[in-house]
Amino acid sequence: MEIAKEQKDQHLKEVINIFSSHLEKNNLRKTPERFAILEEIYSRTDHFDAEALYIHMKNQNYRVSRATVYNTLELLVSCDLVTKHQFGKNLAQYEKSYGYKQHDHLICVDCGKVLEFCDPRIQQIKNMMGDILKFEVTHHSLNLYGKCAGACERTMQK
Amino acid sequence: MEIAKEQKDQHLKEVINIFSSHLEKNNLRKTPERFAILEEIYSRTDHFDAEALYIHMKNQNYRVSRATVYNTLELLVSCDLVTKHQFGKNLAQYEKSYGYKQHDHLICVDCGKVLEFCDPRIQQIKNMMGDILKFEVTHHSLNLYGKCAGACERTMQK
DNA sequence: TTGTGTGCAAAAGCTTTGCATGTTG
DNA sequence: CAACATGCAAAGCTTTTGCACACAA
Repeated sequence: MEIAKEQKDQHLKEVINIFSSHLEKNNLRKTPERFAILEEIYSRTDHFDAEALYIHMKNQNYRVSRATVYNTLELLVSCDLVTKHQFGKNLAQYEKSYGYKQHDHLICVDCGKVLEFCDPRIQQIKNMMGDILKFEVTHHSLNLYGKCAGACERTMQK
Repeated sequence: MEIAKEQKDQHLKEVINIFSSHLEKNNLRKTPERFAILEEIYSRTDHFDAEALYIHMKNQNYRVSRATVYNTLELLVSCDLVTKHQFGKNLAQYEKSYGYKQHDHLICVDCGKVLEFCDPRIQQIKNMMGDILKFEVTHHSLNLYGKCAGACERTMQK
């Protein structure tokens, strides 16, 4: 318990340092808002959208604007601390990504549930297709869509 | 030339029949707008968005509304005649899909160019992950993002 | 102090919806 | 002729932008 807590703090510190260096390197300012948003994101589990993040910070009486949330999310994506997804809807979903294994997603079209999985073959495909088609592949997105057997809640997510 | 034309007509006929049966099966009406949109889509190559399709039909003095375009696109997606994509932007892209080999996409983040490729390993991954995670996988989307070497036009697409 | 970052609100862009009218079955 | 589909315009939602003020460097 104690140890888990310490590991978590250590992890957060690393993330903050990475962001901090990234800001320095690009001559961007270290504002409290940017770090507050980063901490909020790393305190979350699973996927979230920009509005949910904004609302949650507002509920904690933290004074931020949507503009800053979007701006900061983009910064975090650009330094690989956050990943942006489009799970088939017109709504960007985000996810913290530092220290987590690369993975892809399986989305239930009925209830919106998102599962994660890893498969090394993706890396092979990226490498091979990059070579063949003369592309420098930087990232990818693999989503499998379907229905989760039985356990599906059938609660449509918006 | 003559033969190619005939093959094309034959292909279009098949597609129209499929759509026609789909409409019958679901007690939906066979309106001229629906078939006009289908034909317009199958006369196109590559990917397009709903607005481009709408504008193009307007330019040909065909009287359609955006509402009908969106409605019909959804119908066509539901009977697998059209595939819907999200290439990282908040703009749905569509593509005709009958009679074309299943493929995935490689997108240039600089110029927006989209290349297609096929890889049988995707099918294996779908099957395996469906089994392991108890999902009935119906479809998928794999996008590789990167930069096209040299040939990239650097013309930002919106 | 200087210019970047922020909050706020308005605007923009894609998609959906409501309603009166038209048309299919 | 009854229900469904359409056109049009307005509304909805997510994201971006403009502007005055605040604050990091």
